[in-house]
Amino acid sequence: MGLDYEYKDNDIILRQPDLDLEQTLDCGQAFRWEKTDENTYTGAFLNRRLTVSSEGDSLFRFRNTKPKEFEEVWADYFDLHTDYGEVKKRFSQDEILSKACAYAPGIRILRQDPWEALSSFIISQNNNIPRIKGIIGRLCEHYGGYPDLEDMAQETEESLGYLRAGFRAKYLVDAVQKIKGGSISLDLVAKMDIEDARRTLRTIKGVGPKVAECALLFGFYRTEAFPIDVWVKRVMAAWYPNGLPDCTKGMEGIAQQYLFHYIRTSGIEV
DNA sequence: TTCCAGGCGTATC
DNA sequence: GATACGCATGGA
Repeated sequence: MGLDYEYKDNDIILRQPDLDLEQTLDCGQAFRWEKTDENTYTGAFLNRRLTVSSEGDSLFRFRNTKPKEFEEVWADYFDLHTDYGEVKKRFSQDEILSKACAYAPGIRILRQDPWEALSSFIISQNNNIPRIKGIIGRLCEHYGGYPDLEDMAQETEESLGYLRAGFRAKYLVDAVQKIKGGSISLDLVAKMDIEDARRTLRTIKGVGPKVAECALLFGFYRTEAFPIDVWVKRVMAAWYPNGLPDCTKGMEGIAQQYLFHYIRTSGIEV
């Protein structure tokens, strides 16, 4: 799908109707985007920082980036080659999903880094989003950016104490040990069929069904992965006792994000 | 004070 | 395979 953008004053000006910065960057899929100004968010993918602003009428300003970097990094990260208009049209065959899509039509799945997504969702377990952001914020402040596996290789449960991550610290250490030690390759996980990928990730201590699904969806862009947390559990019990509708086939994870955001923030009762 | 949060490991049946 | 319970931390 072609992108509609121009390069102007060192910024990329993008026209994209199916994007809302708050809905996408602050809906619990990524934890280190910060609202730094009116309609403006600052964050990063790997070691590249970005400030992006919404300028109304489906226009966005990606600040201080060039067409090459925009095309090679940010277009992919924001999943701009996927037509979310078509996705929402399909989902809208279902009544509940139709409402969820209408409630937050600017949600997109971010194509995050595998290690960052895996470790972030290890931290997320039995935790709340503000506190998850706090822990990840302290981690990134310590390293001047999100630590890669080389950085993490020197850490122990004790050395990570400043994170105040509680029982999750030892899970991070186990993940690093298994990946650095060679018993798990994230590159191979990316190529595995979904069941093998699930099994492999779940050999890490602290990675169960939910964390594995989140890592696969947000870190490996496996849109068929379907994380079930306490919120989505309520969605399924109340509205989909017989499972998801057929219109979500292959995109269950994307549907999940609309539903998660809808039930968590809209104030509706179930 | 008690409950809860983008769950999971362990014990027990 | 299902179910019960503990777990670090901090905000509501």
